[in-house]
Amino acid sequence: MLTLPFDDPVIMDSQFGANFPRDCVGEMKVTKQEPFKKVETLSHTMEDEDSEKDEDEREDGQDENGLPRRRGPRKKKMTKARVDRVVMRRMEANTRERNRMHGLNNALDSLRKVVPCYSKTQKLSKIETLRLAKNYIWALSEVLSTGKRPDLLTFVQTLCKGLSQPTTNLVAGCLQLNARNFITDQTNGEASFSGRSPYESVYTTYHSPGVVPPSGPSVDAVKPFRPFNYCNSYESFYESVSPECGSPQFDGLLSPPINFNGIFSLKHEEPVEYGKSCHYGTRYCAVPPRSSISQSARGSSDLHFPYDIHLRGQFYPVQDEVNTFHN
DNA sequence: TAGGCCATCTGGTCCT
DNA sequence: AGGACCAGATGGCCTA
Repeated sequence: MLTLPFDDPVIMDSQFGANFPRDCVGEMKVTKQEPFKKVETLSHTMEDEDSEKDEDEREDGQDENGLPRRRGPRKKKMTKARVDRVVMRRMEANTRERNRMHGLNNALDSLRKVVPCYSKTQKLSKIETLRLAKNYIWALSEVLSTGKRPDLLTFVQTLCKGLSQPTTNLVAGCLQLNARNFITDQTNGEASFSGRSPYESVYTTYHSPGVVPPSGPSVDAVKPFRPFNYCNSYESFYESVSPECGSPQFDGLLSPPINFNGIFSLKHEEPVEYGKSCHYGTRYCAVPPRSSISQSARGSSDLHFPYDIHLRGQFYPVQDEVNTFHN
C-alpha cells in the first residue's frame, strides 16, 4: 500500500519499481474535494509530455528525474486518447468501488436488523455490528450445543463480550437489563456483572436448568431492586405497547416472561419474516426435529426451547405469539 | 478540540 | 485488459 511519502521519488521508485506510475509522482497527493482537479492535472501533465521530447528519445540514459532509465519494456507514449482512457477508467473504477462499498453497507444494515439490538436512531457502528453478530452466533451455538437455556444474564454477557461500553449499554437496554449492573472489564474487554439483575430480583426462585445462578452479593447485602417491570421498560424505550402486557400476569415458577424472542420483538421495524427466509433455518439444522424435541423434553426436564428456533418452516408456538403481536 | 466513525479516492494485487 | 478486492490516505461530521 502507499504508505511512503509521495514527494520522495527515489524511495517511491525503489519501492514500487516499474509498476509505480512515475509520471504521477508529485501529482498524487490529492484531496477528496479535488478528484477532478487531480484528473485535470494528470491530463495536463501527460499532454505536456506529449509535446516534449519523448522518453525514448533521451540520449543521456536518464529519465526525467535524472535517474538511470529502467530496463524492461519501454513505456507507451501517452497520447491524448490514452490519457482520456486512463481518466475514464479511473472514474469507472471509483464508481465501482463506491457501489461495492454501498453493497457492503447494505449487507451490514441487514446484519444490524437481525442482531439482538437494533435501533434506527442509534445505529451500531460497523465494527460493533460485526462483534455483536459474532457474539450472537456464539451464544446461539452454545444454546444448541448444550440444549439448555442460559439465564438472561449469561446470555447478555456473552453478547456484550468485547463490545464498547455504549454498545453494551444499548444491548443491555434492549434486553431490559439495568445497564448499571454491567461493568466492562477494561483489561479483557469482557462485561462483568455486579449486583443483582432485575431478572433475578423478580424471579428469585427461577433457575435455568443446569445453569448456576450468577454469583453476586447476597440478597441481604444489596438493596432490593425496584420490581422489574418489563412492560414499562419496553414502553418507555420503544414508545409502544409491549407485547407482554396483554398476557396474564406472571405469578410464580413458570418461565420468566422475558424470553429470547423478546430480542426480536424489541425492534422498531417489522420482524424478520423467518418463514420466508429459509437461510435462517439452516443455522439450526443440527437441532433435532420438533417431534424428537418434544419427546426428549418429556423425558428430560432439562430441555426447553423458549427461543425462536424454527426448522425450515416449522415454528414454535412462542414465535407465533410474537408474530401475532406484530401482525 | 480530540477522537471515533464514515465515505471516498486511489494504487496495488490477484484473478479471469 | 479489466474487474474485484484490499488497504492507506484524507477530510467531513459528530460527540464527549
